[in-house]
Amino acid sequence: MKTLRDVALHARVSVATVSRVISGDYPVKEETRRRVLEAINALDYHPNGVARSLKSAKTYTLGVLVPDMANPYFIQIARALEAVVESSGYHLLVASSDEDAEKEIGLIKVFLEKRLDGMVIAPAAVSLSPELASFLSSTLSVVLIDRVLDGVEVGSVREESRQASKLLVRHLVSQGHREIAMITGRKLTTTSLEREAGYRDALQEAHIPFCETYLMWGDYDQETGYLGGKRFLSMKDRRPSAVFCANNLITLGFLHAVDEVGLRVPDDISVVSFGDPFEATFMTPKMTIVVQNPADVGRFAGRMLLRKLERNSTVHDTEEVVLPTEIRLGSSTRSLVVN
Amino acid sequence: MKTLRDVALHARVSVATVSRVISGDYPVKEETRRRVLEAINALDYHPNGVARSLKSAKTYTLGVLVPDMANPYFIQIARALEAVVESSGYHLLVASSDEDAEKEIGLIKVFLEKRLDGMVIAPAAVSLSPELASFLSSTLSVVLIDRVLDGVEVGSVREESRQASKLLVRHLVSQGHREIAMITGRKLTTTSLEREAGYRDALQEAHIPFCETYLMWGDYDQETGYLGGKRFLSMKDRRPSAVFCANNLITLGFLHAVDEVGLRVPDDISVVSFGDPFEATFMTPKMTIVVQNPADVGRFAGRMLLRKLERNSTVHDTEEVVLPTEIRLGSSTRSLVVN
DNA sequence: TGCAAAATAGAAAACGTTTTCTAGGGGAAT
DNA sequence: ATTCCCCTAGAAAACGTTTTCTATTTTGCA
Repeated sequence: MKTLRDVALHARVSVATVSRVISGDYPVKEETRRRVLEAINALDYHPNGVARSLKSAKTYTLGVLVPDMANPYFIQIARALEAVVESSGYHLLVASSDEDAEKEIGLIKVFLEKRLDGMVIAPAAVSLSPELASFLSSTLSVVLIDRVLDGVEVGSVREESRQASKLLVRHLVSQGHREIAMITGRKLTTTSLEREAGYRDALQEAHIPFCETYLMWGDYDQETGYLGGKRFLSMKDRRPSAVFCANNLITLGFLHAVDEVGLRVPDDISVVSFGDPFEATFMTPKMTIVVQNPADVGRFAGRMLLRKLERNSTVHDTEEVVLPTEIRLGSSTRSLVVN
Repeated sequence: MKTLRDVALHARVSVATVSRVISGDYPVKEETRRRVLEAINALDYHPNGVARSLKSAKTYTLGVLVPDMANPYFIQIARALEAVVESSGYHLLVASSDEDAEKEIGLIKVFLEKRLDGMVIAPAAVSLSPELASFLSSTLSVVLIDRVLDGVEVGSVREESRQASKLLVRHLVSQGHREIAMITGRKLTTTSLEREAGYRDALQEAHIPFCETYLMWGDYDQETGYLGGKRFLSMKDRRPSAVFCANNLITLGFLHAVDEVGLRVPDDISVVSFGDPFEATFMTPKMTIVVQNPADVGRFAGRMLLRKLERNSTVHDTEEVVLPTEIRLGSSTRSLVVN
């Protein structure tokens, strides 16, 4: 691969001159410039970004760390993010921690070693090692999304979860449901806790006693939804009349279980969910859901990150954005109330 | 951010020694090693990967260039790819050309400048500029997926398309359909052409004359499917009885149109499709499709790339892998044959 | 005890840029 | 005609590593 030196030799000028022709922010005589450009073309020269980055201490690359690459929710966040930052010349390195705290730390270190200019993290862990945490908040431009991370004081963007969950469950209550189960993710993640809180809020409001057996913790994946479905649907005596699935993938798994058992939604069981498990909203059954907006999360996070990058000062900018969500009624629940 | 020099100073050794402690492939006295490691910890030192890459001419980063980040098909390819290469210490830079040939060239240049060790490209364009083409085949480890690129002689991995399309349409024919329309992508991409060829093959086999008005070219996206739906469904006199959608997103858009017009699948119109538009196969309507296997494409491409990277010789390895596909019958078509 | 060889560590060059500092040459102003 | 300044371009240092080469100490063996 050719270097500046090769070009310089070919154009019979110094490397400094070639560099200046390329960067363009230094006067070069027209004839010299022409010779240099010609040499660049003749040699098929492509600047070495690595050397550039070393010298300039900028890689123009941002990292995105998500807990699950299989979840369209995070993919959409990444896409929107990319769209926002690309106009400022940044590129995206996407990595997945697979909800594994160890792997997450490893990937953050990789990002650090690659000297990315900034990163967006949807944390898998609840906290980081103190050194890494202080490191992150001081050295690098970081924005957290979806969940927060103890001890990392940086900006964050997420979607309202608790109130939305409450509304969702309240809707079930208003339809006469009282045996309402919930399937959700890890006990420790911000979103899980918030959604559970909303679920409890609604139950309490309706004076329905909370029942341990109706709450299932697992992961934010299809497997969990499927297992939850198997468990709840096989409760002979007290099978719930409705289930609240705390995320899109869980819903998918749950519906799979419903299908397999030979039941139907909403005739045999009502389902409400967080986020649309189907991209295509016209498909059946049309779900009653909390409409999430990953694209907005990505956009906000992207803009926040760009702001931090511009004033590369280590301003302690701890803005916390919580985007509003709303619920959309579908046909996945059945009213038990006799009119 | 700390450097080797800082660590060396703190540990009262030379930078060379610190470097050797870190790399580990050179004998260092136990006591010295201890001092160095302690200094590394004390200073929160993280190696500068940029400098490393400059010196070693390896970035341990691979690029993936897809035409559409919104398409789960490519996302799944990227995921499988990542799983394969991560065990060898590589990371993935994912970029989307948005089916734009200009943008594609720009991104390839970015990959080149970032000195990625290799790249996987699902080409948007049919060919590249000759310089870039020769450059790619000679300098970098490249694997093409899904489509091929004129003049770029490297390995490629894709899925069988023509025969599968033929089988799909043949199935419709066997059910008595004769007015069979097709909605597909760009006229120029490998996959579009192959799928159209398969469509024609089946028609010819059944002695059904090919009809221009039943073939719609567009993009591989929902928009095209939707527009195609509007067009075909509004054909009063000769509305097709079946439609072949050449990709998952087109199908989604088409179904949207069907829904909007107030028709039903398969009662009013039969649909067959390439790739599952719904991740969840138990959803209704269950589509009759060509089952694609993006994960396999990613795995094969990943392994091929790793092989090229290992023997970093510029072996002209032009292996072309074409993975077999099969069709899965669902309930999205209606038989017109009276038993 | 002495000497060769092995073990360990430092100095310095190199990777390919960018940028500062220096210098030559030519035009304008006196 | 002389001086001064501006325009242009080259030399060299720097970014943070790795690695070669060299120097010193330690060890082993006669």
